[in-house]
Amino acid sequence: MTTLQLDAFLPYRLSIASNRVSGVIATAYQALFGLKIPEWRLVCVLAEGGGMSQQALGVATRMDKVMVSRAAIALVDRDLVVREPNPADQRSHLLSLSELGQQLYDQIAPKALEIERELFAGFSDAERKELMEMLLRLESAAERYEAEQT
Amino acid sequence: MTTLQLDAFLPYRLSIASNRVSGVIATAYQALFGLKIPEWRLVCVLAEGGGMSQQALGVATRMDKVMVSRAAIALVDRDLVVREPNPADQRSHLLSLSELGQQLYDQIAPKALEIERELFAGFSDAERKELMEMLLRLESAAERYEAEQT
DNA sequence: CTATGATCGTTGCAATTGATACTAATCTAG
DNA sequence: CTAGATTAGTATCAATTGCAACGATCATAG
Repeated sequence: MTTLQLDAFLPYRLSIASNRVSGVIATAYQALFGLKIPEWRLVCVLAEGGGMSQQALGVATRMDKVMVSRAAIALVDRDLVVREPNPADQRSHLLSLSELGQQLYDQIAPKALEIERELFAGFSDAERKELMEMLLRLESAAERYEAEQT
Repeated sequence: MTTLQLDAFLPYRLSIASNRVSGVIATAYQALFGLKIPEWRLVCVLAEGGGMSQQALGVATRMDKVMVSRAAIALVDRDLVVREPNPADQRSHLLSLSELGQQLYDQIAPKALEIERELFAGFSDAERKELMEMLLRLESAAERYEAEQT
C-alpha cells in the first residue's frame, strides 16, 4: 500500500517554509516602511532601472497586472513612485522611483539583506547557491507541468 | 552603495517557487478529488492515524484552528471524515477518516506522489534530501526570528 | 465548592488575492 | 483608411485567509 507521509512531502515542506519566511518579511516591511510585499517588490525592481511599464513590472516580479496596478496606485499615492506618459504607447505609463522613493529604497535594501542574512545564517555560501538554483529549477518544472496540463 | 537584486533575493525566489508548486498541486487536487489543500492535508494526516482532535490536527498541519475547523466541516459534510465525542474533553471531537474517506485517500496518495515525482524529476535523491533538509532548517530559522522580535 | 482564567471549536468581520469584465488605445487585415 | 482583434490598465465581484470575539467546557487557586 502506498503511504504518503505529509511531513515528507516536498510541496508541503516548501509551502510551510515559504509561508513562514514570507511572514517574517511581510511583518518587517510593514512595520519598518509601511510597505506590503507587492509594493516593495515594485520599489525593488524600479530601483534597478526606472521607466518601466506596469506590464514589464509584472513580468519582472511575476505578479499579475491586477496586483501590479494596485501596488502602483498605493506607491504613487505615497509619492514614492512617479508616473509619466509613455510616448510610445498612450495606454501605458512609465513608472520610476521619485526622489522620496529612492531614499526609501536606500533604507530598505540594507535591511532586506540583513534579514536575509539572519534567516540564512546557518547556510554556507555553497548551500545558498544550491538552494537558489534548486528553486529556479523547481519553478521551471512547475511551469512546464502546468503547460502540459493544457 | 548597497544594491538588492530582487532576482537574487532568496525569500523572493522561495515565494515564487512555492506559489507555482502550490498552484500545480491545488489545481490537481481540485480537479481530481474536489479537495482544497487544507482539506487534503487533513485527510493525509488522518490517514496516518485517526482519532485526533482539531487542535492536534492544527499542530500536525501547521494550520491555525480556523482553517482546520473549516476544512473539517467540509470533510464531514462530504462524509469523508467522522466526528466522535472525545470522552476526555467534551469541548473537542475526535476526527477519523470514514470508510469513504479512506477509499479517497487510497486514490489520493499515489497521485500525490506521482505529481511530486514529476515536479522533482530533474532532482537526484541526494538533492531532494538536501532540499527537504534546508527547508526544515529555514522553517526553524524563521520561527526563531519571529520569536526574537517579541 | 466556586470563581478566575485558560482552552476547544465556531462564527463574523476585515483584509488580501484572483478571475472577469470593461475602457481606452494600438495593431493588423483587407 | 477602417473593422476586428489585441493589449494596457482599472474596476468589480467572489473566494480565501487571518484576527478578534464568543459560548461552552475544563483546570486551578483559594
